[in-house]
Amino acid sequence: MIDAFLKKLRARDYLTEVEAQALQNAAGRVEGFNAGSWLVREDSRPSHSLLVCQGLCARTTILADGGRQISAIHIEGDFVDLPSLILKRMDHGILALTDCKAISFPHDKLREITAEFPHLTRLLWLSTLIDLATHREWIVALGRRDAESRAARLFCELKTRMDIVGLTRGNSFELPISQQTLSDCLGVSAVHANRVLQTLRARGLLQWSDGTVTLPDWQGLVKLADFDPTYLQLEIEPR
Amino acid sequence: MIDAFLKKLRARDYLTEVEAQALQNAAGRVEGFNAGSWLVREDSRPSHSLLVCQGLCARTTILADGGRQISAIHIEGDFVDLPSLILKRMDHGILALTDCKAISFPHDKLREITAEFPHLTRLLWLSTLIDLATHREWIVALGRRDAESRAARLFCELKTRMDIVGLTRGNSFELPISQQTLSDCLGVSAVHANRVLQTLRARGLLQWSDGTVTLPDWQGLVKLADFDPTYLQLEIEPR
DNA sequence: CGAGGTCTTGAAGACGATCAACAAACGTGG
DNA sequence: CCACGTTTGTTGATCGTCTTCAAGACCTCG
Repeated sequence: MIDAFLKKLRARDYLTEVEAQALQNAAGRVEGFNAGSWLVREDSRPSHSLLVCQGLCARTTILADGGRQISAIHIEGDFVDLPSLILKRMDHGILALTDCKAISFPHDKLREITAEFPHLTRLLWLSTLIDLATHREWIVALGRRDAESRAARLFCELKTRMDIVGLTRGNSFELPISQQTLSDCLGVSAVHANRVLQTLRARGLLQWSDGTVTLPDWQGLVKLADFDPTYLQLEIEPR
Repeated sequence: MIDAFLKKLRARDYLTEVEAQALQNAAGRVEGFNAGSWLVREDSRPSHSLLVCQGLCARTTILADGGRQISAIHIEGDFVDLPSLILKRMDHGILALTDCKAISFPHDKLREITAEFPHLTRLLWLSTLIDLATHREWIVALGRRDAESRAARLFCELKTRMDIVGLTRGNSFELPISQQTLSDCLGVSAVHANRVLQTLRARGLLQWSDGTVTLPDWQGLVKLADFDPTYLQLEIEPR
């Protein structure tokens, strides 16, 4: 069940069998979540961290006026609330966008890993640093790009990340989320998100129906998005 | 010279003398940077990490069209490119907003810390996780709040963070940056940033002249900004 | 003294929000 | 099986925030 996470790590550094086994040993039981439910609630103090092994979920902040902003979409293989090992109190929630399954890692076990496996610890740290770099990309997009470019960027990011864990087939992948949810990622209204999608379709950059995205013109999309995957750190390096 | 960083850690957890000494022993020499120069350049591969001990700097992304987005402002005590220990290649630059000084920590020494001091390692990890949470706050602000609220939030954040390391006097602190720079944080034009500042001044929420910010009505500012410092993790906890 | 950066103000226009309405798909219960 | 409410996708019209362009005042600094 932790295969996807191992794939993510192995796309960035060599991982020994002993380390992989140590991770496997720290894993607890698998929990299921229905679409629309919370994997982790804001203000909670988790005693374990969840690694997504099926489905999509979103790092979600609810505002006082009822508005909603999503700051990350997480897929299979994402160690979604690893930070709670150290941060203790959640300042945001994690919402299941589809039915999800996640493996629970008791914090005790993870803390043992940090005591016994320095290199593996650095790789866990790495996975949170990639989240940091990804957040930074979203900041740049929200601050300085228009909605069309932001949407294009999001599709580029998801395609690239899904490639790593084997969730794409050619230039297609599953994305069974609503336009409302997309708009909460992009920081626009649902109405405007709809119009942006129409222009992307009209330009031949996007097909999206029945929860399946197809990107027929990757180069064109990359250009519109000004997408540079450097931030995803897809190089095998000693970390 | 690393006192400010120790203050930051000690605002979140107990730190032993041995750990503090280990950090001190890992410190290399102090480097100076002129305002407008780069502490760390995009695409570089640093062999050491910088801890700011004087001045202000900004995590900066330059866009193809010449636009600029700042994703974080860093102050004294911020271990500003600790991530390069693990990420290897910089996907953005770090710009000196004022004359700066920073202590250089060789990556070799830091890697030794991760091998010998698990708890201290978790605290270093913590400092990057606080950056992560801060980035998330910026995403929410950029996605769902208007420019006035974003500006108010930034002043709240800076005041709170400067309090921790002792850079405030009452409700005042030094912020010798231009409105252009501020606008690059807020994701608006410099013209609009100027107008936003005027309304904040007119509402009695802000004084800012000669590089000194005064916040005469903290409660009012917090309300306008919808500011909740939870994300800064200002609780002493075993991490 | 001139040059360049910063702050400020005005006017025009673009991007996106809001409000409203409708059609299609879906699950639920009768 | 149909009636129903709900969610989702779509379109049009109006409005507001913010951008862009332009210009002038002020400041510092060589």
